[in-house]
Amino acid sequence: MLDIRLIREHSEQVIARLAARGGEAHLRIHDILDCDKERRATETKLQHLQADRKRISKEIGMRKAKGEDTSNVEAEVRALGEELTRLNEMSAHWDERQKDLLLQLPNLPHEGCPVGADAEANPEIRNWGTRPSFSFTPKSHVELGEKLGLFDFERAAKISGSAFVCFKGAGARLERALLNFLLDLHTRDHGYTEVSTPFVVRPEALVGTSQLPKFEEQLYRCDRDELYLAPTAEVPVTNLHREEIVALEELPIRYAAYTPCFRREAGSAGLGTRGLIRMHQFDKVELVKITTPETSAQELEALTQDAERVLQILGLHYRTIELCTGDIGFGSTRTYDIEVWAPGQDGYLEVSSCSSFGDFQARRMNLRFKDQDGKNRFCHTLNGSGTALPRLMVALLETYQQADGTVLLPKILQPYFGAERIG
RNA sequence: GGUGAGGUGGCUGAGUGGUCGAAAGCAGCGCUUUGCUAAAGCGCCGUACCCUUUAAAGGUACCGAGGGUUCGAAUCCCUCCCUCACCGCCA
Repeated sequence: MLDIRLIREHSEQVIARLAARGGEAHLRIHDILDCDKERRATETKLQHLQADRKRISKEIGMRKAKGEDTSNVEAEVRALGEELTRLNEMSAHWDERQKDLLLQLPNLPHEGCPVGADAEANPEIRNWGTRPSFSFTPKSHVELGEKLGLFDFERAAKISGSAFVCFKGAGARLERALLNFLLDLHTRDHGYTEVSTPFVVRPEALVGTSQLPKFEEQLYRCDRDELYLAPTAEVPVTNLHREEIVALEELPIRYAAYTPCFRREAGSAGLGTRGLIRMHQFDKVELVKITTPETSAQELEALTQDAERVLQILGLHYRTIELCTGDIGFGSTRTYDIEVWAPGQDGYLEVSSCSSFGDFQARRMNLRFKDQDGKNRFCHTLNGSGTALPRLMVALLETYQQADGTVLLPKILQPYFGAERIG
């Protein structure tokens, strides 16, 4: 959520920054300013009237204590009541409208965020490793997985519909090996604290991290209990500290969490992504940071490095791109995507998206810290995948496949998996 | 799911219709005094919004949330949420 004062006092800059995103968000600033004007005018009127009532009521109290008759003054206050009720309703109405408008408004891209219309304009920041070469035509993970009996889409569809998978045998074991490897890496080597959170969340949590109110149709909802399935660990983990005033010494907070992620992927059904690449449920290890505004930029760089390290250790070729203003996510000020090379796809797959949200989410969840001067200020929040599991598995299977159809695992995974190869 | 207790400022905790934004203590900040590493005294010390703005000063709201009663609600009534305890059920 943007600061209404920022919008009020620097509306031209806000409009320009939002316009860089494309879309129509910047057109709503004038509505918001009108609303803000009405809201404040109403509030001022209301407050003057309340001051009158308060003053007279106190007077009644004092005069009653002396035993005086106050019936005529009481009538005077009673007369204020109707107008007071009306103004109260008006004030609440404008308040709510302003909040609705602000919640629908995306974050301002960071000044350093490259300007561009769409994904075509995303610059490559760096790349690591080289594309592996094969003496044969590399197979897709789907074919490899079928031959090796790693997963079963048909039976998963029988119980849950399309775009669900059932890992089995070595596939299930590989999934578990990867999870353990990722959590160990981030907690032991990168200094994150492991958390294991609930997977279902209340609507307030989703408002906090800005999945709601705008992206309701992407979420699975449990109507009976007003709960949603978390689309990413970002939601439960970042909201862990909602409504808190964190001590300065506790920052930065760094969390790593494994969760399954549930996404309806509305509007992208039948997009022709076979296999593990786009599913309604997938596992992910997420990295979340809560920082001061002063350190968030460097923490984003570090977070991205931490995610990249996964691919380096596994020996997988990847590139890191920065999302331009036209491609960046709703709540983000700055985002790096890490894309791993998948030989069987003959393309790169996004396995991590590392973002800084500035104080956008912190404002929504009222997450603050006390600074050196004892002032309460909003924290900055960041998160990135470290990494998504199924796509990592795709790259791994396709990169390390052998001519005989088996898959030779990288050294680091062998003890986790319990064998050096699959098949 | 049932019964009971409870939710007050950074923390502890008083306050059951009027001058209560709220006692007291702790923590924090400032000053003074004494001075072997600490104590004593005094003062300050919530948040949001509105108005104004260089600043200051003012105003309103906030005692879990939302309604209601009343001239007036932390205090009375209703609904909901959460916490704790015990019982029930259960992996």
